[in-house]
Amino acid sequence: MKKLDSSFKLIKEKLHKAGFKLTPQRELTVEVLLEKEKDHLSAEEIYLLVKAKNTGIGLATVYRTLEILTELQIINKLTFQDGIARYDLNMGSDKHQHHHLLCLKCGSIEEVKQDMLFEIEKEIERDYHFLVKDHRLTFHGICRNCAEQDKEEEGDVNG
Amino acid sequence: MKKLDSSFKLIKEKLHKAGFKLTPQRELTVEVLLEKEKDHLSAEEIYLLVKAKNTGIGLATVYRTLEILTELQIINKLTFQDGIARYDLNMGSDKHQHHHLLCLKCGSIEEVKQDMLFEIEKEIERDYHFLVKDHRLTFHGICRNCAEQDKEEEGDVNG
DNA sequence: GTAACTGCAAATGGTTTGCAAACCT
DNA sequence: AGGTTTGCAAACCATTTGCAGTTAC
Repeated sequence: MKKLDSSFKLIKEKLHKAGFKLTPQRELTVEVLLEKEKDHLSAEEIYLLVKAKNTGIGLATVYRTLEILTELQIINKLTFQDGIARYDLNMGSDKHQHHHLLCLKCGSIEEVKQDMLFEIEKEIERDYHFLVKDHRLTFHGICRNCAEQDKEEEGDVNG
Repeated sequence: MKKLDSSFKLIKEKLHKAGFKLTPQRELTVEVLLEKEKDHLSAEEIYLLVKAKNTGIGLATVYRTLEILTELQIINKLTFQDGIARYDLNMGSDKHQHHHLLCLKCGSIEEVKQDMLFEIEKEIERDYHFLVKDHRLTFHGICRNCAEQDKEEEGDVNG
């Protein structure tokens, strides 16, 4: 809980400094985001999780909170191919976005922490005269789990 | 027009082979996509352009046509951060997606033809046991035009 | 001739907005 | 106390769907 606590404090400070009030709804939303850091939740999912914490909250409030948090760069708003916005804590590196692995079978989203794009960004800046501020990189493919399952199924068919 | 003609023929063949009828609406939609190859049009924009060709067409038909073309991998459906689907001809390389440069000022979308990600994909497959099929890479930043405009404006202020 | 296709209008689903009541500070 | 925030319901907007009439093959 140590790490969560300090992140929590940091985020609350950021909100406060930017002149926003610390309402229970906002605190709970941040809490959920911290608890499910790896899950790339949609607004709806966050809404349900906050509600499950025995507190009433409106979906609109969740959207409004997420908008604020995005503005303050506390979270990133991501849109994968289904067009639904998903949110992603932006702790630590205020710099560039990490990458994502989107499984075409089960829809899971895994994170790739390394950046890997420094060289390519330099190329882009040089060759296209485009000043890179950030990037979004998603690989589409088959995750480890699904690949293993596929193998098992093949086995079933043949055996 | 030579290149467009042959692309057009190729696409019509693909449709035909897959058992789809060649209706005027579909032909015109493909025509628009070929003419505006660089523009990353939305469904609505395609709809308006087809209608402008003096033919009536329904928005639903455009969507349905785009769905078919996406299925047949003739076009790619792309979703940038605004959540609106945009479409992109997939001529030549049925392989991996090229990259995009999205300008944060003017919203323009430029293409990067080179792939640049072979090495990184290999790393991903090795380190994450994730079988990469495709990727989406978008750089967010300031395009050449906007950067130049910014400089001019600075000049105005100071002079 | 007939299954596929079209166009309209209505439905859907994620997101936004208006407004009166409730709440931080 | 006063501006901010909330929650509901209605509005919005891109996209999808149902269905009766039309068309490509």
